[in-house]
Order: sequence, then structure tokens, then C-alpha cells
Amino acid sequence: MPRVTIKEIARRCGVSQGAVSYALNNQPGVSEATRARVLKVAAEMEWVPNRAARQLSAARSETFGLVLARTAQTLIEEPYFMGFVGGVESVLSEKSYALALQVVADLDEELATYRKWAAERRVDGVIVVDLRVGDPRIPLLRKLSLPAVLVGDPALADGMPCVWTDGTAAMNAALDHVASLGHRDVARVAGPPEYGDVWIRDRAFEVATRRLDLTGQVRHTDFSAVEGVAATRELLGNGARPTAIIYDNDLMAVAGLAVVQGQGLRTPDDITLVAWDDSTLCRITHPALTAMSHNIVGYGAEVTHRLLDLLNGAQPQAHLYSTPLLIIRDSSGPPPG
Amino acid sequence: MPRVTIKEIARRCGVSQGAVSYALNNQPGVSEATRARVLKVAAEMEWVPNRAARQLSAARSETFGLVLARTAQTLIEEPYFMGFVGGVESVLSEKSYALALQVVADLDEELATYRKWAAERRVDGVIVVDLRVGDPRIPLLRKLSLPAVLVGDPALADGMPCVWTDGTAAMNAALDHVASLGHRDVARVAGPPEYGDVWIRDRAFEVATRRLDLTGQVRHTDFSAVEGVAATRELLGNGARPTAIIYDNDLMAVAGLAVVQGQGLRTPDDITLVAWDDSTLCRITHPALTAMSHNIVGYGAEVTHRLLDLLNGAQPQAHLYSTPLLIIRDSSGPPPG
DNA sequence: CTCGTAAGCCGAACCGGTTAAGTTACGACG
DNA sequence: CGTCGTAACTTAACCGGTTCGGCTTACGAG
Repeated sequence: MPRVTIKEIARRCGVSQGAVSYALNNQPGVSEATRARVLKVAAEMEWVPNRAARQLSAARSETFGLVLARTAQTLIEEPYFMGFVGGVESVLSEKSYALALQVVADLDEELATYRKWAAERRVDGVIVVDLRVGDPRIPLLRKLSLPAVLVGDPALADGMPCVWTDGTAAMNAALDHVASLGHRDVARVAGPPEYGDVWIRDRAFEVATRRLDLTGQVRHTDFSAVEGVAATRELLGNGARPTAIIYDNDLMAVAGLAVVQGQGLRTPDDITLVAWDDSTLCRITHPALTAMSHNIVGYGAEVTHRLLDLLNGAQPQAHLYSTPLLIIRDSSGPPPG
Repeated sequence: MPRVTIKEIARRCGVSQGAVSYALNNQPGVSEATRARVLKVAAEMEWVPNRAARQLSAARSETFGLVLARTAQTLIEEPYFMGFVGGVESVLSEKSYALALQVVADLDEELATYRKWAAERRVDGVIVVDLRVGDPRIPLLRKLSLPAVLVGDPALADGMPCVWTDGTAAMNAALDHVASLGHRDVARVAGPPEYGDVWIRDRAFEVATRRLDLTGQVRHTDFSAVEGVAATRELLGNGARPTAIIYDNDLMAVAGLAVVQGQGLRTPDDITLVAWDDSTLCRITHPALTAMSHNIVGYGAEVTHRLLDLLNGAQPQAHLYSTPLLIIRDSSGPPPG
């Protein structure tokens, strides 16, 4: 089967290649009659634009880039990413944009990927996740003039366009909840402190515990189940055992629940557990976990829309997507005694 | 910063564009001295090939396609996919191939995607997952002459190149395990019967229960936690309550465990549970779940290697990746009484 | 009737590579 | 010493679109 090109359509319609191009791209320069004829013939012949050719001449790739600097293990464990990618995809596919997804080991490789993409003209723009404190990607993207939308708090985005959720408000809501149940000793099992979101929540935790006059302690982890288990063990064996633990993701919360149960403790009778990043995981445990819920799929979609807007000339700005909602389930209750 | 092209390198080296192309692609037609000089200059100027141009002239896109016909919800819930994608990526990125990932709603959209990709010359080959019984994608891919590697049993691949794991052997191992513990009444909470893997396991379950002289019953689901819960409830409320349940993925097994615990039953004392598709999920529940483990990341990598081989002219063939291994944990034990 | 203008279309350059075919220079061989 | 073969390049066509300058033609104003 011979591939259908614009040249062939031009021949059949008895017009020039250029005219066909104008007609197909809805641009002025051809009469409505001609346009209609061209469109009809193109449809009949099942013409599909050749991406490479278009990209080469128009200097647009119609592709967005997304780099995930996480281990394969983390990607598997955390439902977060696949949901986010799904959301991005849902928007892109309807605009018939493509997604270049790259999984790399660390931040340096991520930087190298941006360099390469910029040089290759591989992508029209990128979505940047896992924003850090003093993120080195920001100056690089500026230097490369690679359009980007960051996923994270404006306080970390240094004026670049970003989409964020209000982590501070969320932390306040979580602590208000446990405080109102009567808890005085609260622990936080956090992710790595270099992650922007974690940093924001660390600060919010500190401020809110002081405001509510609670005793707060923090354990930093790498977000993995293993370290979630270790942190929970430490907290339970601790002299100053907390009566409530707030985890920084759902995986560690589920892992923590298993530790609690393994030690013969009951939730929420003996200890209250709260998860972040709500997912099915939190719903299917027994008891079901109280969790801070965001709509990850929607988040991915929102970010993608912002990037499209940006390429269409919109002003770069910070955009608040939504504030996470605390879903109260069975793992939180009054402290013992 | 002006983009560096082959033309510019040619000018600096005082040779023609064509010679530079030969040199850079390690092809005969230039002396070693010239080649070295060209490579040196190219490196100095930080030349990166323009993908679109290369693709247009060489008629290779250096991109593989992967379509996932699942709901966003499933993708989030099942760790399987992200792991598989990670494995694919790990191979592609070192060959500097790209991955075109498309998430669609159903099989028809998946077929449409292949048609589009073939017309656009968007991908050099595709990886096909979730093989069905009498899969309509097989004839389409043949018709489009789109190179493909199927993920699934040769019995379903109709002679197309495929990579598979031995589901029958795995099911035998699982049933041997529960039978040797003394169980006589075994249930299987399966995925949708149109999925090839499920079909294979359904048959294996039937044959093995007969061989071991067990009473077997099967409930089909859509792989979701919700239906896993429903199926488990049904089985527990059943007159012929089984003493062991084998689930078709990890998610449903975890959900099933919650149901069991919610009804005040104990695992494995009252009922034995076995999961498929081992993941962190199975390890962090309490008790930890006995599970059929595969290396999903490695599986993705293997499939990708086969597709690369295929494009390099290898004979299409079925390739057994590995047989899943039963990891015995705390959720399986002798039946009560 | 003439001229200006603009819509509609053509031809060709261009994007940045790949590659078939043609050209030289040089060494081997009869 | 003429001929032939081959290594090392050059030239130019080509991939399939986009885009821009310029050529026709029709039409309205003066």
C-alpha cells in the first residue's frame, strides 16, 4: 500500500502542494470551494500527516516531555505516577500530541535529558515533577528556553509557570483533625526533605503543631515501604510514643498499619494513622485509612492544559489546582485512655 | 544559540555533508582519518542528530509504541503497568530509542491507534500487552505490517513473535502448594475471561484441580478491588465456603484479605489466601501474602529486547521469559479443623 | 476603459538528515 | 605503459511537509 502524501492529493485535485497544505491546515490562501474539495479527497484517501515531515519543516514536534527521576521500584510502588501520566495522556491524546516519557536514575540524568531534548528539538515543552528546594532544573530550563510547567508550590518555582496544591492548608486540616480528636503527641513520617512538597509540609507541620500546642516529631524517609516500616517501628518503640502518625504517602501508611498490627496494637484504639496521597490502597486495608486525597489524574490533566496554554502564548503564572481533601475513614479516632 | 547541523560540521571539516553522515553513522565510505576528524568536530560542537530529519529520510522513527487499553483507574491501582513501562524504558533509553505511550479506553481505540501510527510512520514497532483469546489486534498488525512483539502465551499469539511466562506451570505450583497443605476446597478469583492469561489459568486451574482431586470454583472479575471484594464476600457467604482462595492479581488479594479480616476471620487459620503478581503490596499487609512472583521490570526489558532483535532481522519466535515463582509468606497454611 | 487591489494559486526554497550514483586519485597487474 | 579496480569523496535527489514571494485573474473605483 503506497503511502498517501500531500503531493498525491495535490495531483488528484489539480492544485499545487502548497495549496493543499493551506487547505488542510485551515489557513487562508485558498477558496472555500478548493478547501472543501481538498479535505474531501484527503479524507477519501485516508491521508494522515507524516509527523517527521511536519516536525522538520514547522519546527514543532507536537510532543511533550516528562522525565521521572525515580527508581523503577518506586514507580511500581507508588500509584501516584501512573495516575499522573494517565491524566497527562488523556489531554494529549485528544489534541493528538505525543508524550515522550523518560525514566532516569537521578537528577543529573534528568538534566542531561533536557539538554538532549532541547538540542534534538525533540519536545515542545516539558512537565517537571518532584520539585526540589533550590531546584537546579529551573535555571537549566531557563537557559535552554525550554517551555515548562512545574508541578509544585510557587514558593519553589522561582517565577516559572507552575501548578500546585496547597500543602500547607492540607497539613493544617490533617492536624486539626487529629487535635480535635484529642491527640497531643503527633508524629510525621515524611519523605526526603529535599523534595519541595515535603519541605512545605515539614514547615506547615512545625507551625501547626505549635499553633495547636501539640508535641510533634518528624522522621524523614525515602518514601519506600521499607523505610516507612523502619520509621514506624522506631516511633512505636520510642519512649515518647505518639498517639497519631501522619504519613507522607499511602504506601508508608499501609506499611505502618501492618507494623502496628504486627505488634498487636489496634487502630484506631491504640494509635491513629493518617495517609497522604489517597488511593485504592487506603480503602482496601482493614481498617480503611483516613487519607489526604487529591485527584492525581485531574492534576496531570490540569498541568498539561497549562503547558498547552503556555505554548499558545499565555502568560506564565502560578495556578492553584485544588486543596487536598481529608477523607476520614476508620484509622483515626480518639487517643487511648 | 544556533543549532548545529551536519552541514556546519561539513563546512568546518572541509568535506561534504554526505561524508559527514557516513562518518557519524559508522558506515564505510570515509577514511579513518576523516572519520576521526569529523567525530572530533561533532563532539566539540555538541552535535545531536535531529530526530525528525533522520526519521524523514531514513524512514525509521527510533520509537516503539505501547498502547494500554485500560481505565486510568486500573493503571493507578495495578503496580504491574508502571513496572512494565519502567522495564521497557530502561532498555530503550540506553539505545536512545523513544517510547510512544498511549492510554486508551478500549480495544477499538487501540486498533485505531495502531492504524494511525502505521500511517504516520510514527513507530518502528509495537509492544502488545493484555493478549486476548482470538485477539483482533493480531490480524490488524499483520495487515499493517507493523512489527510487533506480543506479551502472552504462544497458544494465543497465532505465530507472531511473543514473550511469555508459563501460567500453566505457575497455576500447578500454586495448587500443589495449597493441596499439600491439606486444602480440598479451593476457589479462584479470576480476571476477565477474555484475557489470554486468565484463560490459560482458568484451564490450568480446571485441569489441576481434577488432577489433585480438589473441589474448585471460579469467580470472574474485572481485576478491580471492588469486584475482588464482591467475589470474596460471595465466596465467604457461600454454603460451599472454600478453605483457600487464589486471586488473579495482588490488588484483589489485598482487598480480599481486608474482607476476611472485616468478617472477623483469621488468615491463614481460617482461610488461606494466595495472590498473583507479587508486589510490595503483598509484603506490607499483615499477614504478608503468599504470592506468585514475576519480575515485571525484567519482563518489560525482555520484550523490548525481542522487538529490537526483530527489527534487526531476527526470526520471529516465541520466547519463554521465565516461570513465576511462588513466594510463600504468612497467608497460607493448613485448613482449619 | 484603465488602474489598483486583493484573493487565489503556483513554484520553489527549505527543514536536516540519508543514500544512490558519479567522480577522482592511486596502486596493482598484465 | 595502458587498464582496471577500488577506496574516498562529492553531488544531488529524496523524505513529506511548510511557507513565502510572486504571478494571474477578477472586480470595483474613478
